[in-house]
Amino acid sequence: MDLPRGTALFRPGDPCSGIHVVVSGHVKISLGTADGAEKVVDLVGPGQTLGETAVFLNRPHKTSAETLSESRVLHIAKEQVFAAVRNHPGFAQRIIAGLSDRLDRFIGDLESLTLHSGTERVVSYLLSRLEGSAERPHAAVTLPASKGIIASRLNLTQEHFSRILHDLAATNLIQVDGRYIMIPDVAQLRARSA
Amino acid sequence: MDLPRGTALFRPGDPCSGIHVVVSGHVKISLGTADGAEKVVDLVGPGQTLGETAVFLNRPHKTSAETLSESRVLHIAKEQVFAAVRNHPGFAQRIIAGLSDRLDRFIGDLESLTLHSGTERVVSYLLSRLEGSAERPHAAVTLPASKGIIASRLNLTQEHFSRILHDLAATNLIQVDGRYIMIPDVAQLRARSA
DNA sequence: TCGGGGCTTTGACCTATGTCATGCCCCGCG
DNA sequence: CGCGGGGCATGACATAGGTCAAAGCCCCGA
Repeated sequence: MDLPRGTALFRPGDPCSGIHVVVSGHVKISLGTADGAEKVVDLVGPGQTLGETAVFLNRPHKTSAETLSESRVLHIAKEQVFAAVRNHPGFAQRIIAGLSDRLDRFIGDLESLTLHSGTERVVSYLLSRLEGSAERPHAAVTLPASKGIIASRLNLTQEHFSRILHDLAATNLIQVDGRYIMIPDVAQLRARSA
Repeated sequence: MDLPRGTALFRPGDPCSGIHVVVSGHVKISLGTADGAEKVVDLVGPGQTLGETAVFLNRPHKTSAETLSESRVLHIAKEQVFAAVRNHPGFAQRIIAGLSDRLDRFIGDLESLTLHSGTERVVSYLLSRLEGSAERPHAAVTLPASKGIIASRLNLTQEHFSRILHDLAATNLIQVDGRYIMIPDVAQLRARSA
């Protein structure tokens, strides 16, 4: 499927029809509360899947998923998924590995959320998505979504995120230009994530 | 294996030898930081498993696991796990369902952590482990570990947890006696978790 | 019977982070 | 061109929850 920006793949409570695989673009997975607050749980990009847990637990979704940009997404019906798991051990292993990885990353989130400060979270987020050559001293990052959404992903308010970026820029650890962030000295920035 | 209280099943960095299944007792899974702080990620009880992700991702553990009371634990070597996944689709499905469930519960944690207050977290924790008859108006809970550990599991300091309990008791929503907590009116308590 | 260590409680105080409100800037649209 | 709205920044202020310190309490072992 080719979907325009802002398309909902599913909403909380929807019965799950199958799993999705993102081919291009980005999809935002979020939790909402009755009173309008929203927390971005994950941003999934090319090559990643979403919606597995609802399939395997045979439960309706508890999160919502929405494209953040024009995206190409594959949809695999649940029956087919089950059949594949049954008949192809390799497929089952891939699924298991995918889930394990997800779980591990969530534990990482939980860790940074509870054990690290806002600044540390931002720094390690930036480091985790470094683009380009591995060991050049300087590097750059392009945020995959608006700052408000990234902030929520990092469990920060937009305002706080903005201030953190400002502070990091003030000490010349980064240079911010819209969604594009330059890191003059990766090692020095890394030191900030203690 | 029958293990005394306080036995470490693994520590961060340990290569993983296989998965564990708790038969009786409780195991604490936690993350630690260099500076001594610790966060309890999960408490696993009878019937639950631990250590799967490290097995399937073929990575060393990033958490530590320690028995909280005398426990009986099964250990299954990784080779056997892999073989079972390959040869028994049913086993693979069980594993997948287990991981999915885990993942879902983590998302729930993340949600309560970011979207709910400390008091709300405590209340829903209590409600989630109600013992005894389903729809009797009053009920009781016995904490599976010391208050300090439960506090960490709920992302609170021990002090804050203590105060919350105190406040709830002050409004007669609960009665605390050591690790035993009486809930005179479940519905009324539930109202507090909004 | 006593003493010590681990829990737990309590109090006083502090700070990271959220909230509210306001204004700017930029870009697409009429 | 000017307008309007989304996204972003900034300031002033509020507060949940953390930190530190000092006791109690309770159980166990000598």
